[in-house]
Amino acid sequence: MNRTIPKSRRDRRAKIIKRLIIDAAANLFAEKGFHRTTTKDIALAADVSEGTIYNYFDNKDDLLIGIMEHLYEEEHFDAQLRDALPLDARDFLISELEKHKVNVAHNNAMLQSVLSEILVNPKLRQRYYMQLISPSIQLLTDHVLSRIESGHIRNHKPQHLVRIIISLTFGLFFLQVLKDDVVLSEWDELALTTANVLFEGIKPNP
Amino acid sequence: MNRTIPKSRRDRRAKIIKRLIIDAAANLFAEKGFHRTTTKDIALAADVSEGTIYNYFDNKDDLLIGIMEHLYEEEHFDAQLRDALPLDARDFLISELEKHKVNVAHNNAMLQSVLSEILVNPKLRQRYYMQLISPSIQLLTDHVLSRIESGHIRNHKPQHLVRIIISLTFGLFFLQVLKDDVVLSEWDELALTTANVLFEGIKPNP
Amino acid sequence: MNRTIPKSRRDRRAKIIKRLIIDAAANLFAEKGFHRTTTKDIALAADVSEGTIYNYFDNKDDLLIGIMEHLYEEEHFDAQLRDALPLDARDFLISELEKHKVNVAHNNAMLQSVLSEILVNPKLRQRYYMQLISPSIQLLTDHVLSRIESGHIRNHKPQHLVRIIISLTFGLFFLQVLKDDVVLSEWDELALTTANVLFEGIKPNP
Amino acid sequence: MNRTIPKSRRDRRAKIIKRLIIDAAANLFAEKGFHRTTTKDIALAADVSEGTIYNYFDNKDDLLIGIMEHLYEEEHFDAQLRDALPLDARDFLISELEKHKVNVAHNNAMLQSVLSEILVNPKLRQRYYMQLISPSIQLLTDHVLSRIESGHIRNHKPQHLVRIIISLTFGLFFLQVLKDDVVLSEWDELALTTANVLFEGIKPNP
DNA sequence: AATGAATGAGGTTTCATTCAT
DNA sequence: TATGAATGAAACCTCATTCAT
Repeated sequence: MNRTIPKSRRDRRAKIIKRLIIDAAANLFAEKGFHRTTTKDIALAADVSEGTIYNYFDNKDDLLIGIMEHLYEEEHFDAQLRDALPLDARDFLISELEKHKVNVAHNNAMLQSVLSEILVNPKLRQRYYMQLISPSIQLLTDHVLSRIESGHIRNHKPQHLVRIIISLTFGLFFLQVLKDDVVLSEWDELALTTANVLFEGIKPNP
Repeated sequence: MNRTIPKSRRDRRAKIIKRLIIDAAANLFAEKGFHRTTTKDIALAADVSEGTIYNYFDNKDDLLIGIMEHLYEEEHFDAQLRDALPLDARDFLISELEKHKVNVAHNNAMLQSVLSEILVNPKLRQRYYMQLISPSIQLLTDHVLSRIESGHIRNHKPQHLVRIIISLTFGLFFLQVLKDDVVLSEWDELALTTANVLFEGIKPNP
Repeated sequence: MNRTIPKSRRDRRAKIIKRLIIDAAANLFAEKGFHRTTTKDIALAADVSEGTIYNYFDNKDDLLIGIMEHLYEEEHFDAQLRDALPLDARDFLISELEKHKVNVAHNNAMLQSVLSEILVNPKLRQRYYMQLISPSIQLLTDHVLSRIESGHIRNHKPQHLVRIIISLTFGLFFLQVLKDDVVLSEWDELALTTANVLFEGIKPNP
Repeated sequence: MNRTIPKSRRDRRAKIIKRLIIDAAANLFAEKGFHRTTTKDIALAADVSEGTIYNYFDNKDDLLIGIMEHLYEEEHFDAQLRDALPLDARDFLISELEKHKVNVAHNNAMLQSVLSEILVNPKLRQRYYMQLISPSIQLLTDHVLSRIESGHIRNHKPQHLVRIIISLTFGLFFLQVLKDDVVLSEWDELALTTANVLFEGIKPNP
């Protein structure tokens, strides 16, 4: 038998197809939701047959997991945060929000489709929290802690500060999905304001 | 004959049943999602027949609209904000977050089920934005503006401040749905931190 | 108790309502068919409640029977034929077709709705044949027979002649329902041709 | 490998199944009517799953269209009429009625089911008229015209003669559906009488 | 490995009929 | 007698999944 194709080539091909399917699925899920998207839709968009999908994923739910894992692989929070340490706190916040923007722009569809299901699918929710949120919180907490220790930021409870930052992130994403005009068109300025507010507060100048 | 009731016995009964169905639906939607909830489930939970549901709602989608409308009716943002004006800015923030907490606790299921669909249903999304978000933004903006003018809070762009507040609100709700430990168990303290951060910033004390 | 309303007044009222319902039903049945017409549709068109329909008819099928019976009551074939005897054969045919036209114009909807169901409802079909077709055939046969005996028409088998006439009648009705242009717009002339053809044949003049 | 079949094994199989479903549907529709026949009934009779029906037809209505199209494909009116030209007028009529008989016997169920719906379904009605009746009328008119010109039949308006013939055809079919004894048991003789009447009229012999 | 026709469970929705008022 | 809300069986149709090719 001809075993000319080395295992790795086949693997690479498989990875490509898997990615094709995931992209197609994520876009459709974001557009019309997980449940309104049929496997036939996905097959069509990914230009494979329905059967092929099942060669790469156990079932439709597994596609969501696949998307989530893809999101996970794209995250390099630790590296990002390490790189950010030299920045001062305000610039850090700005760069955080900028990164968030880029990240979201890149994975918009995936995020949107996953979040929607997470809200109403306890199993997926837990997996998402464990796999993506919890590690992020951990890293961010450490980062914030070290900034507090180094006197860059005030002595608030780090775990609270982290929740505030993450909440802002999710909330802004949500407003963006809702196509809020200000969030869409004045993003950069809004990011600046946000950083300023977080850094200096809204208290009137003395 | 007891003709004390003007004409509305039937009307009142209808309203009760409608509410029964909406409550049942919202709980189930939040629990397992709109699409995993069958009309039979709803009928069972509301203790009516499936047919009866369709005497009160055009179709299953209409139930979501119904839930949204209920959320809308529950909102009395204008009154809330008017009452809040005497408070100073920090107390205002705290009371905002508290109200949010109460409001959410009350309508948790409804909010959760609606938000999930909104993320992937453009039609519902627009309706939600127009009916619930946009008016809230408007009122909050006015409120913030008057506080700026009266010198209670610093001169940031009001429309940006409002987005920040709303984002925080959504984000915290999201973390709560994700059952984040800190958000769940330290809510009051977290609210306080949030208010402090927003008010005074995270900048180290001078 | 006040028994002021004499039995007959009540009866008359009942008859009127029954007729109202039958008319509404027949029109709707003809328009969109028996099965696509809901009892609610009928109630609306007849300006009564759905419940009231069931005070006058056992069930929906019974409405069709009611329509058929109405058609039956409208028929006065015996009298018509008796009156027609003095006419010569050709004029008789013309007057037959004319009467058919009038009759149809009057009961168009009822006929249409009943015929449709008859084609696919064996029970109704038999009833229709027994109650309406069979008697007509009988009377027509007698009539034709007496015309043959009196030498007005040629000695064809009367039962065959009758089938031919009745077939023509049904067929023309069918073409009219199909909105055939010629049948609709040149009816009178067509009737004349038909009578001529039946009377003198299409054989070329000697 | 047997690659004798060009590419159409699948296609042929599809055609067979489609036909299976159409036959099953037509029989059931004729037996109990379109609306009293469930897709489950059809699936059972055609020995396929309900889902399979929807792989071949868009919806239940589409089945009727399918039946109509089948009727249309079976019609070869033009050829029939061309072949009939050499016959003299009376024999032509007889052969027409004979062909009608055969045709009907063959497609009885389909015709019956389609006609029933046509009476109460404007959309289908128009389609039927355009696709089946109108072309037949056209061909028949031409045929009759040429017979008139060649002196085979008398100078009646061809479009009227055609309506008469078609009406007779429909009417006789209708009586047959009604199981009229004479039409069923004396068909051949009835056909002969009809031809004679049409040809020579019922006018008494001179 | 890829395909896509076949499947059938199960979902939403309709609607004839009932019955308390 | 008239009403119309409540019912629930059953219809049509969808779609995730399988499997022979």
